[in-house]
Amino acid sequence: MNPTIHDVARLSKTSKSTVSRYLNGQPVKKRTEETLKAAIKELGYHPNVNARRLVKNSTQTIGVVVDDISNNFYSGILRGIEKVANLHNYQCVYYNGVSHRQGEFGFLNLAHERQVDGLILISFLKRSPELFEKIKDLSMPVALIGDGGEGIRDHGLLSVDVNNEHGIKEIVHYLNRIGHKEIAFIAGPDEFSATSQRITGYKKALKELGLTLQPSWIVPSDWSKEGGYKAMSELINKGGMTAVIASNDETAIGALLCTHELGFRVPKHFSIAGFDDIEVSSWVYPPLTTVKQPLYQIGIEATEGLVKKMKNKEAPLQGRRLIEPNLVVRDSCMNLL
Amino acid sequence: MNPTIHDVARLSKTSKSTVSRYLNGQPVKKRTEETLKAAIKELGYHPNVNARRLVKNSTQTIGVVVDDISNNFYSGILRGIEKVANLHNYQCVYYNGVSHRQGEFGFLNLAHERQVDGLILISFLKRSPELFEKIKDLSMPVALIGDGGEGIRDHGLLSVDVNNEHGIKEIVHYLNRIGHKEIAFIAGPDEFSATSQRITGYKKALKELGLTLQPSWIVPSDWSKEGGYKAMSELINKGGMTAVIASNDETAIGALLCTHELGFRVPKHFSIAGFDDIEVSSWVYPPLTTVKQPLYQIGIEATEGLVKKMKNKEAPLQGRRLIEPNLVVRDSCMNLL
DNA sequence: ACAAGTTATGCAAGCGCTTTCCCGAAACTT
DNA sequence: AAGTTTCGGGAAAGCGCTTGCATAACTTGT
Repeated sequence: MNPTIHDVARLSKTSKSTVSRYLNGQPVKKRTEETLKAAIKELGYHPNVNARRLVKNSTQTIGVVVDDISNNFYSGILRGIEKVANLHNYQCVYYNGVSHRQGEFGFLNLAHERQVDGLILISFLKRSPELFEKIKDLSMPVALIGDGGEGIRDHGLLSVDVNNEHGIKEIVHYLNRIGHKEIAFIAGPDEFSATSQRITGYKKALKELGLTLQPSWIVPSDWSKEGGYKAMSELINKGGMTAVIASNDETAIGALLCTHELGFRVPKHFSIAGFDDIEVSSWVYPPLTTVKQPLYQIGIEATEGLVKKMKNKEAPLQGRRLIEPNLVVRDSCMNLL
Repeated sequence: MNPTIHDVARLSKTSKSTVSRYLNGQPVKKRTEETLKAAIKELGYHPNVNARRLVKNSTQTIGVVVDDISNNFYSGILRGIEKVANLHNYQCVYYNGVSHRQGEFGFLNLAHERQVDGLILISFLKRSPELFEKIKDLSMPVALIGDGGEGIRDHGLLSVDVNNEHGIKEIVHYLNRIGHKEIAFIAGPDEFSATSQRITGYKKALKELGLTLQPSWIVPSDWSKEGGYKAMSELINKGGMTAVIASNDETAIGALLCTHELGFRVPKHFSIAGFDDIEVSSWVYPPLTTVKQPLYQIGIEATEGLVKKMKNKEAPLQGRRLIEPNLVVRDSCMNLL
């Protein structure tokens, strides 16, 4: 059996309370401190986490809900979360399920059965209002990653997302700086909040630059390589553009493929840019100019906010935090000047 | 405050003991069962995990030690582990650190400070004998993923790995079936146990097929794309082979790149095969013929073994388990017949 | 040197559950 | 119907820790 606090007290001829207080950083006499330290070392004592958690009424656990845990895209975020959680002596428990769809609230188990101290919900889909109700009922600190929905402020939650609008703007501006005026856009699926934000960014940037918006140059797609392929072939049929921005890298890679198969060259005939900066973006030919999503950073910030709230229930920090993505210039866009 | 077992007892006019027994599946009278069920429902009662864990003296936690948690290669394994762990109501806590190097035993914290019930060590590097000593001292169920080292059997551990030797044999045989007789091999770095196993598979397969082994056709590399590029250019200089097997997909993709850049075509001038079946293998041109590592399955099996041991300390299951990888034929190898 | 103030320490209760022990009720036996 | 066995349920102890309260041990000021 492992030594208990009682053993330490006996060996050091003090009491359990003193040992406990010493372990929790409360002041003790120099002499007692030394005796205690010696006793703890001799016994190889480590406080029992279960006992401690029982009295403190906390599991030291953060519940993390991910739409699709097998999607590698999320792993950067998860690493960020783990990092901060561990730093503050929390552990994470993952729940793989949809946190957005109507009536899909299986993740509430984490709160009731696992009794987590706080929750991080990751989903880039638009969230239902019902979700916010459920969250409020939990009366537990919750951080949202991805779409914060409308009710962030009203509901007193923390939400972290990437600044999609700004990210796309950066690419458009960059393309324009290197001489492009005819820029098309391959959008993502409607259910994602990022989709409309990125479209907005695209439109606003065109306006800022005084370029005319061709509605037919915004073609919807589905984040997939195949979708990108199809969208690109449509665009090539329409013709007229010198550059194409895809809503994510996978789509961009599909577009790349299509372009090549139709006998065109990138960036000679078409400049193509992506969004996300996934690992393979630098592997394809030509290496993709894209916008890096600071996923790790997003995970970090959400968790830091959550932890602060968990440690101090009165903490005020809330609201929407937008992380700035940054442009990664590689070789898939040609300088026309 | 949340309802406690005491509240349930009072509301149902029974005692804490009865409630507890009912919750733990022990027999109760039909009538009591109904009263209890009703009371539990009415109160929305959920047993407090901390209290339960305290008396059971178990954290219901598995410690998972990964060499490099940011390496996406591991995520399949981790998903398998999480899956089984959750199924059995365990949660995982990750430790990102080297579990192999001399003197690097930071992961022991998991055992002492976090008080995990069991440990899974993931590393494909060769393990030091010292590691096995440390593990034995823990007197805690431990499963190894990757190199099991020598002492598996002596130390009574469970070890799960992929059958590297067999995987490479399969490719060689496949290549031979489609007419290849001159097959070169790009090996991985020495520190990995898989490296020697794969080389062995390569050599044995050649022997089985009566092909002559050209020592200079085994060129060492470092798992990286750049390494693959370099190795391939060496091989092309030497010349004479019709096919090249790379020790992993990333290397194979580097080799692919090199081949193209030197003006050759795959699979026309060289057939190239990989190992792992990472996501991008099907994205490159031509899609890579490779051997799929059943990472998810590896995670599953290791965890199942561990859980069995944790639930029943007397469980005998131990030893080395080898999971069979399987050939994935795509377009990077040409049929010469 | 002594009262008053300050700080360190010990005692005991209690966190919410499981489990042993024992008793009373029900189910069997004859 | 009385005696024997079986079994469900209650009381209480205990898991290892924290913490409020009371007391003991030091400081400090005069």
